[in-house]
Amino acid sequence: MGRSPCCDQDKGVKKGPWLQEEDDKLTAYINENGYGNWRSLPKLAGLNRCGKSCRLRWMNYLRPDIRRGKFSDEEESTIVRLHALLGNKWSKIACHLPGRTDNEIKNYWNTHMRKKLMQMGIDPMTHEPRTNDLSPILDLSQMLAAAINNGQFGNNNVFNNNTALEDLLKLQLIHKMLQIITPKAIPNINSFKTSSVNPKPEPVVNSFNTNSMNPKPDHPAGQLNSVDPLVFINQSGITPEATSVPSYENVWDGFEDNQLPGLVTVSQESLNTAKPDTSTTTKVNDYTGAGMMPGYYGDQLREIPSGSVSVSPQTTGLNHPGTSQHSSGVDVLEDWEKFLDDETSDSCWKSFLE
DNA sequence: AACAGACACAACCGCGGTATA
DNA sequence: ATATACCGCGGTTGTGTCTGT
Repeated sequence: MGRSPCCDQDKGVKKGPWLQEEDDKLTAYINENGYGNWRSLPKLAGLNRCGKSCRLRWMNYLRPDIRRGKFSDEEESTIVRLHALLGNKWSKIACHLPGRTDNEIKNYWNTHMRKKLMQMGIDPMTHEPRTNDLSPILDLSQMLAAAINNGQFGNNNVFNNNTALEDLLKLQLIHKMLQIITPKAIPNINSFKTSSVNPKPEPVVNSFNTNSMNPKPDHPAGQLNSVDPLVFINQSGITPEATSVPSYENVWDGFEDNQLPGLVTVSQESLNTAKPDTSTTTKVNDYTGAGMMPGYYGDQLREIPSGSVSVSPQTTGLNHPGTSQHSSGVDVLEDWEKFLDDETSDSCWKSFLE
């Protein structure tokens, strides 16, 4: 009854990498006799291998129609699309890529494409934007923004000394860095004052088309993405690699000159309450009002009264974020380096954490 | 030059569905 | 009808190569 034992249970069957001699024997046998019964094939071909190993070797390596070499952009695009549709059904995916084996596609996915999607901020399993990883940063940024906007930073809820002002500037810098790291996730500081909803669109580096025309059938990993990388790839003609790392320059491209994303504006009233040291250059900028481009923020724009004051960076030696000096994120990075080198940074962190 | 870590890929392992004695 | 081998698939591991220190 039943079948005879599987060849896998034979003793002394060779394992490991195939020799050229073994490849030649297997190829010669299959070319002459074809394949059908993998179990009996090794003996007939004169190989000390199990049938399973022979099948794998033939299917994944020796088959004449195997297409080797780098995956093309089109193939990558197809793989992403099919993976979104089918999940880890590598053999199914391989059916749509002539000459590619399921094993090769699987390896390519695990070693290359997963990373690309991760760099794009997309979960390679669900094809959805990754948000879990950002939540701690988001929380931190929101805490920062709330503290700054509520004037809770510094002594007695007002910026009444230079230390508080400098700390505020540093916090702005931290917030700016968080915005650069997570440009879509971190709201502007001002949004906390005006509304729970950030009225200004954040600069978006990878403008995925969320109105994907792709069907959304069942997906083994759960719901499909609202952001389909394949749509982006196809429409832009750009591979994920080309856009995977957000450019710091691009992050800032969405802002006009004198437009100050994330800038805390210290009201004249607050300053009147405070007693600024005259040696501190608390300069009145002319960017306020007109510089904030009314209308860009929509109806929720908080009009900044004339005479509102921005915080000058001059006293700390930093190019402070949120000033018009920042034409690009590169400046912020330079400031960040200075900030990290600043030995007083420790106190800033301590104050904030407290 | 030597070493360690990262990377790429071939091959193995184990499981589930199917075929068959 | 059923026990069991076979086949194919997906996950994992092992090993050679590359790269940075």
